[in-house]
Amino acid sequence: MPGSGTRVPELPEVETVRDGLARHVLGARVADVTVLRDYSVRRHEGGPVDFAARLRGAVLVAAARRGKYLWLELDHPGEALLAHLGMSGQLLVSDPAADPGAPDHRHLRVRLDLVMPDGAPRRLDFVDQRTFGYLAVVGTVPTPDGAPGGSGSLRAEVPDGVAHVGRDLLDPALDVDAVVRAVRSRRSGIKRALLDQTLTSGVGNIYADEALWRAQVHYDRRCDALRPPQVRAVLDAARTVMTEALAVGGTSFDALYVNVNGESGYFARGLNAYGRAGQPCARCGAEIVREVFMNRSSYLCPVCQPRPRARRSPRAGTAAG
DNA sequence: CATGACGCCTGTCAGC
DNA sequence: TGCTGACAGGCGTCAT
Repeated sequence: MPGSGTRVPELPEVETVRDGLARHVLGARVADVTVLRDYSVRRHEGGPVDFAARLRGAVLVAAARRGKYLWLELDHPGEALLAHLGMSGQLLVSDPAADPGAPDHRHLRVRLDLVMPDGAPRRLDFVDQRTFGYLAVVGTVPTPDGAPGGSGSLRAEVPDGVAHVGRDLLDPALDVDAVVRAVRSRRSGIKRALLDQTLTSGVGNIYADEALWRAQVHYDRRCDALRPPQVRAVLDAARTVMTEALAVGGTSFDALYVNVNGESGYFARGLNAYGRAGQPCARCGAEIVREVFMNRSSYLCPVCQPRPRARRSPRAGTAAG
């Protein structure tokens, strides 16, 4: 049911958040920091106290993203506030003066009290039910390929710890041919490669299934057995699906409210595969099925996405029969 | 280096 | 009613 269901943020959702932050908190100075849950800053090396100390007084000067990683550059050169939303993270911007009596969100983990350049107070809350997400203040390093790019900043720097993440499919500096080669050098199933954030980033379980459905490729097709045009078609499908979701989900940010859960792109545009077990395939009418792959659900059309012939020896697998 | 399994977390829901 | 286990699942870590 909508409202309580989980909507895991993938690239379009994170980009929508980044865009909202760019429009609502840039130029703000951090007046105060409250860490309500230490675990939510576990990636910050110096611990919660140091996390707050490093942020106090800093000005947020840019909002950038690569894949599902999001960061706010600080006016302290070479430092950034890194955020990953994990499975349930939200960044909520509000005006604390608008409704002083409003109760805090149940899953509030970190609060930043901000002051805008004109002196107006503003609040940035990190809310995260399942706490797979995190915030951290980290240094920035040059991108491995030396090229600018990414979304929201044309700077050639990324936070330390994000350098290993590949450019995403919406990044104009992405070398698609190189990604095709890298994917085809793998022996794993194509879905595993799609989810590998070091090859190309931003694709999660939901958009992976949608891309494979669209490209009519089974999730367990071996990467090194796919022809280059097939790999390219899968990547193109992933880009298309995410672009469409972004177009739909990105329209809900006129309010002073940055929300990854409220009007998520993939729910607004509708899904063709993910979560549709038992329902007819929109293309051929066959029943969509759910299977377990990599310990997570995979939804596919068994007719449009035929299973590859036998793969390697099923040594440790449960030979479900 | 490539590959794949595991655990971290909280909340919901089906089944007993 | 209350307990238990399955499920959701990104990603860092570890073993092979």
